[in-house]
Amino acid sequence: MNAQSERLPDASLESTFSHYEAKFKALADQKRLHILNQLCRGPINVCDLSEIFDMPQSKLSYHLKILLNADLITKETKGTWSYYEINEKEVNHLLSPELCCLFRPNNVC
Amino acid sequence: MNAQSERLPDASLESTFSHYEAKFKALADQKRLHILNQLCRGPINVCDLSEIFDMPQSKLSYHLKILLNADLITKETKGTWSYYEINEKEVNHLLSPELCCLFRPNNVC
DNA sequence: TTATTTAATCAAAAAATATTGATTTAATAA
DNA sequence: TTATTAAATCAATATTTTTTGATTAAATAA
Repeated sequence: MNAQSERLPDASLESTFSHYEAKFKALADQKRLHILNQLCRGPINVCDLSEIFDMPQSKLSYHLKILLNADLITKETKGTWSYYEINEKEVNHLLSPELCCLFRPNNVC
Repeated sequence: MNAQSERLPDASLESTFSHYEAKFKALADQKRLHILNQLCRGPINVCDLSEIFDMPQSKLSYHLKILLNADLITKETKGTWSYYEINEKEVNHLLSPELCCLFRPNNVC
């Protein structure tokens, strides 16, 4: 009997867990969940988000970067503006259908 | 037009996000994901986990408490031993079916 | 050109989490 | 009873994450 018959190879499990750690860390914050919820209403720039959430711009950029690095949102720059959008595919892959609904207010769930 | 026609009531959203923040915080750690994965092989006590992960007992108790508070696992005490188990229902409610598989190695996915 | 606007980045401080080793509590065994 | 074992808790430290306000860079407007 070898180790592999008892469990999956450790190296691959480690990298899988480290991958999801980053995703869950990005989700592990009220503000960022709120931002995600807002983002799924449609693309929006940092300025507008800053007004909606009454948050300094640097703070928003910080949190948006975390969501972006986790690939939970995407960014498209047009001129001086950067529009952020939810990455539905990634969110769907990660969360249960019930939970995904939190980030799809336009859909009936 | 009133505020409610534009979005869900804020108070309820806030408490929803704060609820999930706690869940995702518990998931946002490699060690805890690893522990969850181990737990879904069946109930296990702190001592055995300590050996498997080569981790001090106090550290494991700390992380188990976080998972327990997030209701992602359950605890049953028999004499001096405490057996921890995964809370499949809660995990299923939270995560996508693909992801849940990571925490159900006995099932074919 | 110069001014203005958007948004990223930076460094310092503050706050939250995690780790460590020791102590405590409670159950069991001798 | 005393000794042993399992596991929770504690206080101190270390580490990570978040916040703040200022600066920077890049695009546009005057």
